[in-house]
Amino acid sequence: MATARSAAAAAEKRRVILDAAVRVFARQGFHTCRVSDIADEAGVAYGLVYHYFRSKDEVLDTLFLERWNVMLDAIRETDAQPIPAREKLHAIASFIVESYRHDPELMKVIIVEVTRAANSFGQTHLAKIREAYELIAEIVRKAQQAGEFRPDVTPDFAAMAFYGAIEQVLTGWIFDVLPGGEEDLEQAKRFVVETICGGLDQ
Amino acid sequence: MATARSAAAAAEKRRVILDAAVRVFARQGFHTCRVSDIADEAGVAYGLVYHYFRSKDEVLDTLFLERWNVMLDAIRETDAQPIPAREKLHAIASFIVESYRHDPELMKVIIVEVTRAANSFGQTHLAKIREAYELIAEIVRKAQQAGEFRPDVTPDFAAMAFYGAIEQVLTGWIFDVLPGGEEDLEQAKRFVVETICGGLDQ
DNA sequence: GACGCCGTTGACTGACCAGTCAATCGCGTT
DNA sequence: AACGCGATTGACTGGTCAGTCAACGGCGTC
Repeated sequence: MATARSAAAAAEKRRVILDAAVRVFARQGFHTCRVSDIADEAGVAYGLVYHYFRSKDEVLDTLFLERWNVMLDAIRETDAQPIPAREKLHAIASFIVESYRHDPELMKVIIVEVTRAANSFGQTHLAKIREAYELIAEIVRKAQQAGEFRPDVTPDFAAMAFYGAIEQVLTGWIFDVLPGGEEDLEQAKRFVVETICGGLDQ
Repeated sequence: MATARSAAAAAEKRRVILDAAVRVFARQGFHTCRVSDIADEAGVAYGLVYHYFRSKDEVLDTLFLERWNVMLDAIRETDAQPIPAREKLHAIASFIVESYRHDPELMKVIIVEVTRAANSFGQTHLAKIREAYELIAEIVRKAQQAGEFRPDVTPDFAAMAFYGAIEQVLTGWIFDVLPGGEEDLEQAKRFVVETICGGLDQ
């Protein structure tokens, strides 16, 4: 059977190109790099990138959607648990921090080239990005109804503050503005929830 | 005296080009627009842009630095006041929100094309951007020493969370993810400080 | 009213690069 | 071992645009 073997081989080659693209995008940035850089990094010919992807954009789209959908699922799953809202937020912060620990280059690409690039790719994927905000807002809304969270801050606003705080910290690590050692990652999970839920006040 | 009159006229023409650039960058994005778009918007010939600016980049650099330095001064001035840290943070949040109210297009350009574009212009201006984080961190540090803020969250982290929360809300307004009416802007000043200082917990 | 300076013009050039495509390769099939 | 087909190659094309520059115009000066 050639079909099964070659289908697996094709998927593998596609992965090789995607992984190379992560490294190139992280190093040079999406707009600055050339498609030939991705091909070189992957050790394949220029044209092969276009055999597996319709365009340079589609490579980045694929990387983003793959990972973002995993995150959305993780948030939904967390929200389904019968635990306090504070713990839900901690689980979400943990998931994002762990994503960074596991593959910092991929997270750099997603944040820098998509999430924070709202004029180019962010625009295309705005609906997907918004889904994350809305899931978090929903957690806050339910916590307010249950009396866990104060009712005067709107859920949409709280969601933006929570997500914005996490993303800013990741951005700090990515660009060496904040120390990003192992202990710092662990600490950040607690700090972000402590700050947003508990507040800085003594 | 021709020199004085023409110097004023030159400064005015330069301003016309800068203001046109804000509109074009906000509408089309820095990378997507052409220098000829700026010239057309300003009602001047293509080449004149290069009479007043060395490059397309320098136009954006100028817009960013002009505004960012005003903000840094405002933060320094706020910090010099003999008021509680919570009020200092409120004043900073107010300043940023008012900047958005006064010129949303300019704020969009600064946030989208510089502050959140850490791979391109953000890199160039990283030191300037960092200054803002450090000034905020300093406010937090002093508040911790004075016993106003809890001592267990590091000042650098708190600064990132505070700034990240504000920027995320602005980004929400810019891309119509959050309602950005007059009352919403007013509310946001309170909410961001309430959330970061007071916490979401009931 | 002739001269010169400098703000202004816009056609042009050189470089860059995404995407195409015809040619080649190599593996499985018969 | 000859055939076929999808994977692979990389030279080439077409279009885009930042930045240059030679020429022009209008205002002040003498």
